[in-house]
Amino acid sequence: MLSLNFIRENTQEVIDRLSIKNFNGVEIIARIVELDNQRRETQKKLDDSQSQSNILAKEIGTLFQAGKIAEANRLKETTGELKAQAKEFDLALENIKIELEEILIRVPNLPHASVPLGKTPEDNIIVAAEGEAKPAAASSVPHWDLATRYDIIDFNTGNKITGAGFPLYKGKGARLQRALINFFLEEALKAGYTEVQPPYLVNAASAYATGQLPDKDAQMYHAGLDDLYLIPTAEVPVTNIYRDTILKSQDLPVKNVAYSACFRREAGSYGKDVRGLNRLHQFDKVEIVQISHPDQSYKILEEMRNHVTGLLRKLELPFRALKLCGGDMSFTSALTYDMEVWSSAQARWLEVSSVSNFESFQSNRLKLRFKDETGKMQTAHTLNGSALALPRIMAALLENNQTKDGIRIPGVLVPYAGFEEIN
RNA sequence: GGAGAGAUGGCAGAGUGGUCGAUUGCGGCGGUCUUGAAAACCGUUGACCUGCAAGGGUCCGGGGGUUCGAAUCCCUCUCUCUCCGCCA
Repeated sequence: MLSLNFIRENTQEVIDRLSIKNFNGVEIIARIVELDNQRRETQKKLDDSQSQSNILAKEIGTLFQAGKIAEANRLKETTGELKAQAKEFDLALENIKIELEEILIRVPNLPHASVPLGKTPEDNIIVAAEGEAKPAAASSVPHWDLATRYDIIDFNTGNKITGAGFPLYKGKGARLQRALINFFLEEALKAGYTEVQPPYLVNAASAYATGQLPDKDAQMYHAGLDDLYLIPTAEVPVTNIYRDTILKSQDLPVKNVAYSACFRREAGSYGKDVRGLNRLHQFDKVEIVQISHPDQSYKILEEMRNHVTGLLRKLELPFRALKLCGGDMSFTSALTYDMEVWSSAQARWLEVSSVSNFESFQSNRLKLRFKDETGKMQTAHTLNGSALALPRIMAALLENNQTKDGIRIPGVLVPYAGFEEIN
């Protein structure tokens, strides 16, 4: 969430920048400022009345000790009034705070100055492209048919065990998954990330802190008996490592990488988008997370995008990078790059990574701060990116590397997979 | 799942109704001494809200209560530890 101070001091700028995300903030921001003024006034009244109570309580204590019982009892009568008054202010303050919080969490993050205007994915800007996005050849087979032909992914059995969107990987399919996970983790280690293995279920406080709650709760599986959520991405548990934390400036940047399974309900998806591996309820992903000094976060965002670019190059996949327009960005992000690989048999781009800078939006909710060089408390910036999500990489590898004899495995994966071809 | 014990500042650990935001030790920071360092000694060292400031207010796991006054008493929730049971 945005900080109250920033909203107060930059009211018009906040409204203007929100409009780039196609969010009309005129009324909501005005209400926030109004509530914050009320909060300050009420807080002052409460403080004053408590201050008086404290003084009286001390006096009474002294009187009792001095044996002046009658005088003490007289003072006691005045405190009753003060107490009732304080209770009233306290209640009013509580209500103001609740309303303020409820409104504040519904305001999206401000987009970075470089975010392009736009409403739909068509308005995203291509900032890089490599490799040849060939049109589908007549002989090209989509990955869902290749999966069956070579018996490496069994969608029907996954259907039987659980339901649609939960495929069963078999034989070289399963081994290729494992190879990809290890390849991605090793590359991240080489880039200086520290590997962590997080829980796959999180509590509501964690889901709230990274922004999945309250606005995206329909996208998460919920274990109702224990009130826990299955993670939609490792971003949630990994970023929450640093919830309610004060880091030292020399700890920054924090670089973590985690492999996890991810679970998404994907309510409302249909058609060719969900065919085969294109969109699953359970999938594997290696996620990189960084916590940075505010001055460094955009430099680090580029570093993270370069890391993902390097992975796609090594996998020999045609790809492009998009800078998302205001309308296509997530609620929490200030700047997002999407990375897409070309799927030759489907003749379409598939999103395999999303790299974002959240600036202090998550940190404000997380209460993630650090002491800077001068000992001053500052809010840190958080960033994350997929490096990478497996299913669509798998889809592109199968489709782009198919020959009449089998599927060629990129050289970089062979040591991890232990085979050169699926046939 | 059953029984018991506990939760205090970065950490360890006192405090069981009034002057306690909290003794002390360790750690951190600054200084003296030293060519430098160690040791020793001295000083300093939490967060949040509010205010130009002085100051005021809140916080001893969370929430509620008793009291003029709560870290301290009561209720409740959460978590941790020990023992038993079950188990990868």
